[in-house]
Amino acid sequence: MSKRLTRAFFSRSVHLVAPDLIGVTLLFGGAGGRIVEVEAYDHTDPAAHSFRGPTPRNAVMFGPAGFAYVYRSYGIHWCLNFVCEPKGSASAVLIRAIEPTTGLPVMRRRRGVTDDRLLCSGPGRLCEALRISGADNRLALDAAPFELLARSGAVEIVVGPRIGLTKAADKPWRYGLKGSRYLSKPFGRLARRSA
DNA sequence: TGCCCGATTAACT
DNA sequence: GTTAATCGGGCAA
Repeated sequence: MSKRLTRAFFSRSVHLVAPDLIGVTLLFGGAGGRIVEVEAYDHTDPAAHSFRGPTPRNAVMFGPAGFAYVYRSYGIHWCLNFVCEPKGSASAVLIRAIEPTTGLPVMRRRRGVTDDRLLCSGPGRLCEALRISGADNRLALDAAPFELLARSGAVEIVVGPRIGLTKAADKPWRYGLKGSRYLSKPFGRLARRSA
């Protein structure tokens, strides 16, 4: 049985938290799986929503660590982020892909696909599979319906540039589980690190 | 108030 | 590889 992540886990720099999330199990309302891909955003980052200061949409990013920031993307999809420290730095980790392990039937139904590799391999897809929406913005990550379980062993992590950005597209702040078949997109030249 | 564009996805050619 | 779908946020006027 894995240990639940506490708020202390998120009360660190986003650049430490992001790679540490790879391999963590994310469940929402009992469905979900293992995190295999994330991206880090901080307030010095022109690509981050928080870059231009607090607004009603991004307010939760300016609050304490350990809460969910959910926003609508391209008017269609929802994207899930975890707010990190230090407080006021307005940094967060975008959860981009998970390997589905729990609640597969309900997730297949919500997504309308049978191929499990398409269930949660993308930020919009995983929110649809877990039924996460704007109503879940500001929820605490250490309480139901969220359940975050620490990884059990070491994992090999690959690093690369973030996906879909026009600003700061060169920053290597995307992290993935090496060799995972559930990434939203493959990584290029594999920079390797252990954790 | 109006305008532009995006931390995406799926369905095309 | 290209493109439509679709709409709220952020900024200029």
